[in-house]
Amino acid sequence: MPKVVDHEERRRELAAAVWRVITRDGVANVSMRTVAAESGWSSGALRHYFATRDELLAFACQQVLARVTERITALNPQGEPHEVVRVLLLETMPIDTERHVEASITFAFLALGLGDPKLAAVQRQILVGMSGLCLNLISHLLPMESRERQVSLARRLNAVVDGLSVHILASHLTPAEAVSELDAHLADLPT
Amino acid sequence: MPKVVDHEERRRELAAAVWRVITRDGVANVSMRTVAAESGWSSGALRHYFATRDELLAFACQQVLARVTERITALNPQGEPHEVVRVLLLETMPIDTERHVEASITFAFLALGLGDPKLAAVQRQILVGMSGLCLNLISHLLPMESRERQVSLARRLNAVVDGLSVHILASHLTPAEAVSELDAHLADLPT
DNA sequence: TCTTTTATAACACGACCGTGCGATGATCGG
DNA sequence: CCGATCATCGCACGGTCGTGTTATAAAAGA
Repeated sequence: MPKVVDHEERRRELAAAVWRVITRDGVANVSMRTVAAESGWSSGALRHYFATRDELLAFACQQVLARVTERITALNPQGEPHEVVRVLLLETMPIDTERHVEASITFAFLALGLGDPKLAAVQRQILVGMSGLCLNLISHLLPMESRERQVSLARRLNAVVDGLSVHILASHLTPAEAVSELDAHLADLPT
Repeated sequence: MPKVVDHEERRRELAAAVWRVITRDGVANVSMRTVAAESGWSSGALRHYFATRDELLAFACQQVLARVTERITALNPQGEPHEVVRVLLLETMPIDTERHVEASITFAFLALGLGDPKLAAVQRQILVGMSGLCLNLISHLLPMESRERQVSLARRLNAVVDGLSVHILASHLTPAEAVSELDAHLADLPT
């Protein structure tokens, strides 16, 4: 057998190059060539692991989801329920450089794939996962509320988190302002 | 003097063509040529009114802002304060076809111009206008609250509206679900 | 009618794009 | 040591892009 490389590992490495290109030059500048140059490989080598550009983009998007969910599940927060919810949700918001990269990529893909069904599936995973997390958190935080009320508050929490994230990304809020607003929202939840 | 056309009017007509291209093929497919074909003019004619592609995009984005603000200021809602707030905010959300087009364009530009300073200025106008509207509404709705509390609640209202809008655009919520969640949020505001 | 100015059209250029394809290098079982 | 096979490379094709430049049509004042 000839030299064989770990395909999955190589694909992750190439996805990281996609992230760097997106954060530096914007999602519009992601091409086979730019990603190849960024990763240090030739375009032909890139094509061994991703047949088309759409495939490359979809994988890069999925990798963001994988990283965030892995970080969240690895996290095992202790302490007061409000604090637990806070820590978990902050894991998804662009409050530092690493998370800012992830969030900007997520939103770039969301806007880019408003019509592309290939990417829409990945987006769906992200949104469903996020809303599921919110519903879990709310139901643990407010177990006495009715189910409909829980669903409503979870939807709203989801909207607050994503809305604040968008406003950070657009430089309309600072991370500190957004975090304190999330805190205020959690504090205002019905007891 | 030769034949002279209303430049502003022509530019609005071409911006409308940009919108159609965006909603049909996505923002990535906006080029001088596609917009020219969509508008029925030649690419040379297009270039008379917009020297560069960036200029065309920035104007198309500004037109969205102009249309929404015009609609809001033209609106003179009567009745209960909560209802007034509701009607004004719904004017900005993608709850029907026309507003869906506007919101998806706004959001597409937001993602597209995360690094482009030309478009960032237009986005800034939109975000500042929106947050100013929210602060006005909150301060009229809850005049007795402290200023800091008003600012906080306005920020949160802004995040809820934008978050729900994003979730509609991503087909994660139906317009009806989002509207009822906005209603629930308004109902939950401190008295 | 002629001139001048504007609107529109048509085309050319260089750059980049996605993608297919053949050549080359590396690595192992035989 | 030798072919079989995977990894990698480089290039070439057709297409689209943004953007100039130039030519033509139209219309209004002289």
